[in-house]
Amino acid sequence: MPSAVAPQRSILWFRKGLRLHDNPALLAAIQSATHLYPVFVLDPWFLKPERVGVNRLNFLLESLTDLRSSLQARGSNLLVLRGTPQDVLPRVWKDWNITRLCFEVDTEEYAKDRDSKITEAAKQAGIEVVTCVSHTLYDTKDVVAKNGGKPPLTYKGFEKAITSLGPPPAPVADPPANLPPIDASSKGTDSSETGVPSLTDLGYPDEASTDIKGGETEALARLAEQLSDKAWVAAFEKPKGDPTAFIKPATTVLSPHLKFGCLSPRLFYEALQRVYKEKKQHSKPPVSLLGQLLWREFYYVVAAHTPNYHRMEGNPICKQIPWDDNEDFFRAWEDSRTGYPWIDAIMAQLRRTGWMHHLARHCVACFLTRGDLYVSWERGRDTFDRLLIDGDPSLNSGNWMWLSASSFFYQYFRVYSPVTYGKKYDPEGKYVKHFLPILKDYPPKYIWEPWKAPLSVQEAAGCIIGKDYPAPIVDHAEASRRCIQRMKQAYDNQPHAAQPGTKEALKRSANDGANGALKAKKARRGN
DNA sequence: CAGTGGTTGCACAT
DNA sequence: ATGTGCAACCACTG
Repeated sequence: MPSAVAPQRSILWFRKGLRLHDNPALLAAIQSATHLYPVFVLDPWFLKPERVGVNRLNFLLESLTDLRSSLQARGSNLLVLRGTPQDVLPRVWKDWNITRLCFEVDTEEYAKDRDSKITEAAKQAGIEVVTCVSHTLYDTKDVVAKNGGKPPLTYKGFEKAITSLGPPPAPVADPPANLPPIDASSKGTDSSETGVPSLTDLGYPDEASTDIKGGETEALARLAEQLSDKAWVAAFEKPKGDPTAFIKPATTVLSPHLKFGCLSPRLFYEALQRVYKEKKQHSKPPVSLLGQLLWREFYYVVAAHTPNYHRMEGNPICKQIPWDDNEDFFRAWEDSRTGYPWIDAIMAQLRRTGWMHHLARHCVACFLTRGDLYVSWERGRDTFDRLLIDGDPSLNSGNWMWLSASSFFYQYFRVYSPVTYGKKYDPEGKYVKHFLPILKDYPPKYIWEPWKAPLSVQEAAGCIIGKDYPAPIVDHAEASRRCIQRMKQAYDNQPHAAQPGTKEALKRSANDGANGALKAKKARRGN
């Protein structure tokens, strides 16, 4: 093992995992290292307005700034480089006489391809490559192996697999107070050339519209603050949260930090276990806070091991549904012009703050797809992927498949109401008025369905429906009824069921039989 | 093959 | 607050 003892010059390549705590790749990089080059590559593939909105980009830049300060405090630095990693990294590892490249495993589609190319090139150049799993609790491959070689498609199956794996690894030790230096003679490493750019440097507006702040320091403070209310942690049940709470959200809002790895999932896991140990009575997965972390893990496992996971076509776990290609409906949904204040306010919150409560996401996702507009989940997914600060492809596509009843969840007749769902949490309409100020003077009686207000009320509120704020683009009762019918048809027409005598067809008829028997039983009970 | 359960539906009953 | 009808899905189990 000569590499373990020979003096090393390491690149630590940050992508996600923008933290020093629980960073096994960092510990690997400093092993017998004389020099350490912490690098982040700003990839033009990612830096496009259609791919990342100003709020998430701002969060990333804040995270990089924080990481840079932390590294500087340890005698190191963060070298922020610009360009495609496949171009940039081979250039610098040559310039800097690098012997070892360390990074965190990233299971996402784009990352897998990028990393395999980089790994190949590094090996060709005689550079040792070390990768570590620390973005997820487990190595996703291990979960799949425990589930018989396939990713689990139910939470129960997932739970069984991780139970047999045992608890995830504990966080690794913090790095030492002094890190190996960057060789001052190395080309292009001067602090003036390697700083974190501003939003305007990258062609974005000069500031974000959100209050959500990025960075490991912020993440650890938020974790401590959220978990300090132990009674709240112990009682947490996701479906009981209030999606209209916006001054103090009903959840932890740690998701952006988990997305970028400012917070280690293993540290979060460990911190939760400490609270649960103290509070004997506490909620359990899947609804507890721990459950939320496990759902994240679930989607990472499925995403990493399902071909064409981010598309309907060619995706073996996704129902094939002939969605409407209705650009007007899609635009109205995206731009808060559906005429349903609940839907439009949620989308306004998304654009302004880059975050909404999970259940609010459900409502707009259901509305766009199987509930009302019958537009493809891939369209809505793209909008979320761009605008959410916590936009994380594995979770995002998975949740869109869930809500559109394309995978994981199939009770398509359970449709969220774009009127009553928000109203039951917020009868006064404070949420709507905050995010749709045009409606701020509507009386509570009409705030959730302003088109029902008499003209005199509309005039008094200074907002005429159909002129200042749209009338509903669909009648929900009618649209949802039709969507349910179309979903039934789409399910019946799944390509797998086409050939009689196939395994799938046999399974179908078995299910029909079960259904028939249930109907008969109901009929008997009725008589 | 029959039955059970599925993180989070709605409207209306009691 | 809990229960029901709605029209009836799927994955998984034994």
